[in-house]
Amino acid sequence: MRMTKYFVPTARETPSEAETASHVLMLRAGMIRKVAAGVYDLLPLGLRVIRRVENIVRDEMNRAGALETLLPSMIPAELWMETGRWQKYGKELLRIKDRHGHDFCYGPTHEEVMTDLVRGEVRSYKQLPLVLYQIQTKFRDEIRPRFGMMRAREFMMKDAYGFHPDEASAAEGYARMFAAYENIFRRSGLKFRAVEADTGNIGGSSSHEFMVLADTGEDTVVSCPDCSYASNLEKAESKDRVAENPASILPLERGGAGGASPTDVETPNQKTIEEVSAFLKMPPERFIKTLVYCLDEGKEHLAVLVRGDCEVNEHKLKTALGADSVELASFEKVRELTGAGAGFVGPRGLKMKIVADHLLRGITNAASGANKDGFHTINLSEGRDFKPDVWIDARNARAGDLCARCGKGRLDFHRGIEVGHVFRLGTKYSKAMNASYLDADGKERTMVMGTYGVGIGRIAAAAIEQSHDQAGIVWPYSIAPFHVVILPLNVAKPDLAQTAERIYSELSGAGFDVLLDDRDERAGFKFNDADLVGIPIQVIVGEKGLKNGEVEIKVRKTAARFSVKLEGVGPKIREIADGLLS
RNA sequence: CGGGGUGUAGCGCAGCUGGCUAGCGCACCUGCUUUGGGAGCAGGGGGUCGCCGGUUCGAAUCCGGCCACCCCGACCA
Repeated sequence: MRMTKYFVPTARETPSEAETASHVLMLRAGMIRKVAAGVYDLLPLGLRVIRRVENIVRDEMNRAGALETLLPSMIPAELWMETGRWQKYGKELLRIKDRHGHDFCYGPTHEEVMTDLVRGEVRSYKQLPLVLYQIQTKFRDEIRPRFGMMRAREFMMKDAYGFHPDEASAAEGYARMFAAYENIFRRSGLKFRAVEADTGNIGGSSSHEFMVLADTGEDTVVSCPDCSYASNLEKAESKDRVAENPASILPLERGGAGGASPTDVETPNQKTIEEVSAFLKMPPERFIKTLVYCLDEGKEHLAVLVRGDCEVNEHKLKTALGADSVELASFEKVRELTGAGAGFVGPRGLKMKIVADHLLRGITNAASGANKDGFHTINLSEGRDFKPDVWIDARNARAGDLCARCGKGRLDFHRGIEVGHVFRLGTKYSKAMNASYLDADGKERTMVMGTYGVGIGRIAAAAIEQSHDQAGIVWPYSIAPFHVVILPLNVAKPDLAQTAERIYSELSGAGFDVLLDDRDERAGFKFNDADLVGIPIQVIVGEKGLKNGEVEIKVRKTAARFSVKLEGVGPKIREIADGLLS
């Protein structure tokens, strides 16, 4: 491709709307343009990257035995009603009416549509297992789209659906997809980690997320340095690190456990744990944090207790309680239910369901709100002064906590970008939609499903987050829009222009994707654009070198430069490319 | 949705405490010179100042409403 015939509107200045590296650089390199919040045009250069990623994904899916399809993006509401997700999915689901007033949604994911297809066509165990996938534009009306392609509302996704005769086959399919995913992210040139994950509103029994490790990631990856445990913070379990040092939770009076009786003490205007902790001179881990939660838009209210030094994990709460949504109750509601303002609520004498975190089991001589403004209660003991109705893991793991699996390692925290997610769905969708088949004994059985997603655009964005410098993008070779860019430094000099043209034909003929910067621009301008756009190999055709029959080859990633005789260009590029691919 | 902020040329910004024909840098067009890290000179094009309404002789500027976008939280590939 010749630059003069191409369309790469690069920009020197950073658009004010962007902050993260991938967003800024995709805009500056002329890959994308915004149309609306979370909705983007893909320009030629951006599309080339997306296609590269798609092809890697497609290749690995096909190798894993999955078959490509293409489903509609507009889905009739009836299908979503069958599984109940029309009600449950919430505002993220973009709903549209057609001219007849029929309800549709723009598909955010396609379990229903694919299951509908399969239930209509598959009757026999002989047709199973079957894994179908598509690469298609999805729409999720995100609460807050941001970071460009990283969290767009409209985005490209590969979604695959496995249909299996039984759990064993489903487990096998899951393992196969898991392996395919590892290949995909490795081939895309990403540093990643597979972690255990919450199943969110897709549902199912277990799942793993594939996280690209990057400081700008929106997720927190928790991992144990001593064993293989790795999880999304949403789901991460940990053991108490305070348990090692029980002195810090000894009773205040240093008397026998639970000996003292509960007493209300005045704590004027001291609401947060930090404030009260400082005021009463008691460490935060001796406090019981009491929060009032509202479930399913007000269907139920309950109190959630965690130790003062912990944070409530709403994902765990939602899963443990089987709720569709959980949110903190409003201040008014808290006062109505407890008689006190937020900050003075405690478990003693509370007239509502109480859910408590395991760490509070058997806690003695703790402090919490007195359900009376301006007062806290001390010397509270679990079992005597309050009795939780349900015990669950309700807290966030913290960096440095002990690993729940091996009990030895101290958990590390990293930021990550979720680029893939695999789920074992069980029969959640197949049962609801009656996707069944006849087994070898002629008995009707429900299919067991899996669902597997890859964010195509996110892979591109994540690659930039992981691989860029001051000057611009540094594409992994496998997903770069072009492999080589040729820079004749002065096209007004016929010998430079002709040499560049010759190299262009030679390399193109050898199977490389080559961009020829034949613009009548100054050298510095071209260098900067080439660095910004991030093409892995630059061939610089300048006057000085050419006098000796040489050109310069620069590797974008390492900034290594080689002076090479004209006839040696092809082999040298091949050598560098092989090095970049391995 | 809650909290904070911004809307002036394609991009980045100034002007905004009421006053002339709305300005600067980059980008763009023409010509000449220049050509190894975003060139110089000369000339030029491009704006319903986010939208609607109000105050005023006069509004980018003051007031009200709306909209869009960005940042911080809940959502997710």
